[in-house]
Amino acid sequence: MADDGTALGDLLMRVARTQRRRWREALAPWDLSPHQARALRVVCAGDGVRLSDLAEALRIAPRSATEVADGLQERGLVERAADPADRRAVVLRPTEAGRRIQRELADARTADSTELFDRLAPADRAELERILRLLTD
Amino acid sequence: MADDGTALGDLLMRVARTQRRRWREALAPWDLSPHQARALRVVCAGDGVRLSDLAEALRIAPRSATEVADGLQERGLVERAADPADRRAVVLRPTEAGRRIQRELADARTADSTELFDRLAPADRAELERILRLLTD
DNA sequence: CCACACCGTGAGGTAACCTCAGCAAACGGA
DNA sequence: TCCGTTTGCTGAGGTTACCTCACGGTGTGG
Repeated sequence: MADDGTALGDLLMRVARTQRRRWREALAPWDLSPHQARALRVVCAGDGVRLSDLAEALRIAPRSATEVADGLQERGLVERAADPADRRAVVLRPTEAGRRIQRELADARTADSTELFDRLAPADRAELERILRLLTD
Repeated sequence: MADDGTALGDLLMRVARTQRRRWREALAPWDLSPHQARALRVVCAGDGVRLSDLAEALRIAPRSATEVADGLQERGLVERAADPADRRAVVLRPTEAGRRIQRELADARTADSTELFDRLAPADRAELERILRLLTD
């Protein structure tokens, strides 16, 4: 009954934590961390993603993007290539395996989200979306 | 428009991330990590919290609770004492400073949550709470 | 054409976890 | 009562995912 908003904040964080945990568990079969999955998604979304762009997308230091790329490359999911437009830069492109895994990941993510939010009535889902949208400016 | 739930999940995570970032920034004046703040809250809530209880509350390994306790103790916020009921065990109690900081933290948290959720109409807050509660079983 | 900014990466550091081993204390039969 | 097992904490040491700093190769504006 606390109307100070703290309870609401707790509730929100709790649901978010549940979702994050579920997603990490769903990711286990591919042996990827959430961060790596996100990175792969970024690489697959763009066409030749620079390491600095990846760093910005993941909100980490450029140096750290190198390591994320190393991890993905070791698993054979992405490839480094010289940027034709700037010989200093390196661009990342998904390999065939990378694209396939990314598709599987996207499907898993959809399934996971659907499973979680299916317990809500359609009207409640719409309502939740509307209200959450008010909170993101 | 995607009704597969992914958009809703993204939205939720985004709001949660915003809230987490705000909270971490709000915490900066005390030079405490969110985890330490949470630990202090646990210690202040109970009366003589065992390290193993703290570990469970924070969902970390017992060994890691030792380190969290070390950090709080170094800052003079909690004290270790022998558990009178079990001489193997160590209980944590807040110091006077710890209690004071905890009160300040609680106030800051309330203020922070209030500021975030105040942009919602009371009816929307109630609606959000109702829907989120449906998602926590 | 040159000082300067920028790109990725090696080197090295930190924070927050973890497991494993060990010690002291509690407990539970036989 | 006594001893084997369990429990509670912690030292030692490892992992992961970040970070800053320095550097060599490359673009760019005055």
